[in-house]
Amino acid sequence: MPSDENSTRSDFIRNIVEDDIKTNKNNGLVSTRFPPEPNGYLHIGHAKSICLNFGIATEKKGTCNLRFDDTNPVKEDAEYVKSIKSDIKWLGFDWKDRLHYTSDYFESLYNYAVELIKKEKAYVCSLGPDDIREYRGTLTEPGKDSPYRNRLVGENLDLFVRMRAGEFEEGEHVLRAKIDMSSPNMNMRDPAIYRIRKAYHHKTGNDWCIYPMYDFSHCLSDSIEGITHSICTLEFEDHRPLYDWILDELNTKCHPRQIEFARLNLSYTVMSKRKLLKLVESNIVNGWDDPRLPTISGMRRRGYTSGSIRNFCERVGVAKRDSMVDLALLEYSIRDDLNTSTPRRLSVLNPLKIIIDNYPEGQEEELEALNHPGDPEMGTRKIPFSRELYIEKDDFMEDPPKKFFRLTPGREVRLRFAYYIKCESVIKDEKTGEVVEVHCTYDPETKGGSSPDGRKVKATMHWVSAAHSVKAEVRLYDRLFNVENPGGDKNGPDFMESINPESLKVLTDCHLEPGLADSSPESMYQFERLGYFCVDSKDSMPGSLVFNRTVSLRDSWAKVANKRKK
RNA sequence: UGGGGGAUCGUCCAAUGGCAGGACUACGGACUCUGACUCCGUCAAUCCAGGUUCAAAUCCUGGUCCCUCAGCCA
Repeated sequence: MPSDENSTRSDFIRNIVEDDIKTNKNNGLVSTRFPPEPNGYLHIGHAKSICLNFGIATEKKGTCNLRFDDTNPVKEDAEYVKSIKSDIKWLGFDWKDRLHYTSDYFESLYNYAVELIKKEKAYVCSLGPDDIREYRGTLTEPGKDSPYRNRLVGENLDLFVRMRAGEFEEGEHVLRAKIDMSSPNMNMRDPAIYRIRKAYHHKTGNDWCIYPMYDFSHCLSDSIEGITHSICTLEFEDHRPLYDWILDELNTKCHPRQIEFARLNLSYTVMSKRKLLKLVESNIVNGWDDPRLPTISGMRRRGYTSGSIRNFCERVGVAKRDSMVDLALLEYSIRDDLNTSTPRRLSVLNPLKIIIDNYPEGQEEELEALNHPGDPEMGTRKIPFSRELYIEKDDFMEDPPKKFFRLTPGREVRLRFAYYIKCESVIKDEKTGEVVEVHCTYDPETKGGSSPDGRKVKATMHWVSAAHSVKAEVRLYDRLFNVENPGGDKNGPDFMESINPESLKVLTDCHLEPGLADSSPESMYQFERLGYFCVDSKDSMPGSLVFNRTVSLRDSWAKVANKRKK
């Protein structure tokens, strides 16, 4: 269970729920539900809804059901049920024995439909899809009554029974609620509530060939389950009158209250199923769990912890206005979590060789390093030191700008947990002029990283011993899009045109401290001065390690350096 | 040109007629064996115009802008 649940959060939905408890509505009980359709993978936007529904339930001593809204067999699949359940569990929520499927209620829903027909509030319409659209009218013009609108109850019943029996083809008939074809709310213009679909259903197989529509099944499923607060996103606001109409017309045991909130939008990514699917199918990314995707499985593979996602959803808040949350908030959430929980390691991503000229050839020693400078309980480890080392390319500059205080000719710096070293000379590639080797001297008196004479150095750098380090592949991820709201401008470029070509950089010549050789999949570390990294759950093998960069450390030097470039 | 919603620091969320507050970002500084973390500080907002009131982000009137609805999808 999430440990961050005790704070007294408040938002307009929690306020409503709290008021209902105070006035003893629903006998003071609270029951919510998370109702995914099993037709795709969960993403961070779903996580917001999950945190809201499960969060409110636990805070208010109520319950939250998991209900698969599986009323459209042509789009749904058991595979999605499996992944959705596993993602919710991983996020840290437990529906206990409250796992439901709308398809569990198909028989009851059918009976409700019959009840509606008997009350002359529903009829079988035999107009084709095009005609129905034609008769519906437009946003500004009222619709026209269907010629089948006044069929007798007996005829409707007969037709509906035969629809269920499979006597008709798809599209021949549809059951419609009889409401008001001139309603300014399009949803109230005699909406279809049952259609014929001769398709295999992942749960009910071929038992049914008619399936209820969302508007009909959702409110009734909520009612059957005794849901008190039915929380959904803004686009269903227009459907609320229909939600209420159906429950009012029918004899149901309770009437849940639908409350709508604004879905989550995150900058520099996309959230719609359509767009996500296109990225996957066009191989822009490698599957639904690609670490660049905002899917739960992708974020997990990237190294996001469930706690960080929960905290993020909390920080984002809940309201009704459309918003675009800054990716920086997500990054803050994961850094905040990982900072306290991950052990530190030294790894060099872009190696530059260093020779310590006055360190005896063939000699090596073990140095003690803190696993977490802020948390002594995490202990220490030994790391090998020798004459030849690797440091980060970025940590050396032959001709440095003013504020650069890492290694540079003639300057002394500290190697983390090791010695002070001083750059004496460089060796360059004759053709390119690139520095390929840096020669230094070390001060044996500074073992461990401090000097007896108290002299200071400006920089501390990470390093690995060349001979002892293990090689690894490291995947650096960046935002998938180079615009804030890809495809967000109707007159602007398609979202596929805004893809960041540098969203993935694969580094194959990385050198890690030797202890990392047997790290297990999904284990996480901070590579000091670089960022947080996790062992890839799919591609990493002992002997050929693959690390994913979850997020970099904040880097104020990079900011200065970037400004200089501009 | 119909209906339903929404407009508060750059971003997200508060303030339920009574001092516009918090978080993220940005920027400064302190600290530092991670240019990280931490700490301190700075910049920064009530869509517009009227009205009611001792007092308005909040109530009223009139505008403006944004989102959303014409699936036998959810």
